[in-house]
Amino acid sequence: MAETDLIRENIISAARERFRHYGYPKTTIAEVAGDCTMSAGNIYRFFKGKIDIAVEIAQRESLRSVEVVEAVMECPYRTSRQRLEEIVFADLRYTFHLLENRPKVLELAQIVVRERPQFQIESFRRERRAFQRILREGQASGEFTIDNLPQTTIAAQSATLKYRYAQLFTNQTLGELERELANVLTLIMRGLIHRKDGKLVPPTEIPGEIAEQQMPTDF
Amino acid sequence: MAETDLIRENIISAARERFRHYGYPKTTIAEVAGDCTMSAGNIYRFFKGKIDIAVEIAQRESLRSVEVVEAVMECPYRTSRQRLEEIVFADLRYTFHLLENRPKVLELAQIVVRERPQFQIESFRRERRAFQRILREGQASGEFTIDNLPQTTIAAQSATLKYRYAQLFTNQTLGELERELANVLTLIMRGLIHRKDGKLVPPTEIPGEIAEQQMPTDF
DNA sequence: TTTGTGAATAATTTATTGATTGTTCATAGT
DNA sequence: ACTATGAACAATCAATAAATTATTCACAAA
Repeated sequence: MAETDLIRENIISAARERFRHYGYPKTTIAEVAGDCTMSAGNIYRFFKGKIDIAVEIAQRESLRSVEVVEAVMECPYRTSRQRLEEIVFADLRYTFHLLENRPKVLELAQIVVRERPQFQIESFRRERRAFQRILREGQASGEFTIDNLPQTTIAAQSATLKYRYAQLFTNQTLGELERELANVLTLIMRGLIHRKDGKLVPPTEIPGEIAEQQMPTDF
Repeated sequence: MAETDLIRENIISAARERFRHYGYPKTTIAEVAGDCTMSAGNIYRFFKGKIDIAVEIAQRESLRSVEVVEAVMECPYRTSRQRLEEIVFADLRYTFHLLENRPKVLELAQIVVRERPQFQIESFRRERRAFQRILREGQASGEFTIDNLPQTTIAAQSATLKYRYAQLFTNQTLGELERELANVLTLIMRGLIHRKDGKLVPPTEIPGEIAEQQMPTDF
């Protein structure tokens, strides 16, 4: 029913506001219900539990990263190398700023991952598909030399693990991370690109901020 | 004074036993002092505080990894590729088993890193030196083509970050991690090795257990 | 002077309570 | 039947007190 969906949306947006302001633990179901002018018990006709509201919010947020990839893929007259480098750098910058400026987002993400490990697994899969798409494109155009596409995709994704939500692993600055990532990408590119003239594939350059990928207003 | 050193050793070994059995938080200074037949207060003439005992234990444990590298470096008639792959795989396996079988070790490591972030930084530096040594060797022998040694070292180390204390990042099995690491190393090797005949550098094979690197008996 | 003690104190941890919150469900209105 | 409520119950959290522990230090023995 459309009515049901509308109410669900209402609950989600009320919850999102409160999670953002007060954080997940400090937000009570009664408050969210109050915002929607309904009783606490009634929430449970629309969501199995409090955590499930958070999961749905996190999922939607996570899907936004697909849009970034889409944007990079749309952009024409670019090499596959440029595309791959751009999405990895965009990921580093986006997640870095997210954790830097929105502590409640990190908190929510950590809680969701802890309660629902499947969430993280699916996010990884989505990202992997984007990687694979770019690699396949580069393979088709002859830019990349790849003997085993799925395995190479896994390798490239694993090697750049550190640059998503980097603050969880290290307390380096964004500048340090960018320089380091450029080194990693240089190495990866030299493993993917095989020049006929035998010259060394040039190092990765740190790209400028792209399209100023703005933060969502509410989260 | 030699006497002072002996007492320090005594304290360290008593503390190590208790940390292993009961964990760091459940071990009291009074107990360690009792094991050494001295008063609690006297411990402070040898260590600045409880955490410093743990730091020294962790440092010594961490230095053991240097021995592994030494062993790999000693081993003759091996290519630099083999050496690099062996130490990374050895690291993966060693740290995986450590976290699997010795939960108290993980606990101690986490506490030490939290209280003394410098500890982690130094461990990383030590490991980086080992990487760089192997890469330089491969560069000198002509096996690797490296234009910027320090940067390439950082790249190789960062790309394999996930495979040290892997359980902190993922709940994959050791087998899955080994296959994944082989993919990452294949990609790295293709970035380091440049064949004149233009053929693809063959993929990394998962090495058999080396020398059955045994766990230390006490920790 | 060096080595050590044990009581005193400060810092943490643990136990306990009461209050708050998540969730269920019998019930009522539509 | 469908929608919603609010009381009931269980789980969790916050606050406090109690106990334990880390650390210091005045003092004593060597």
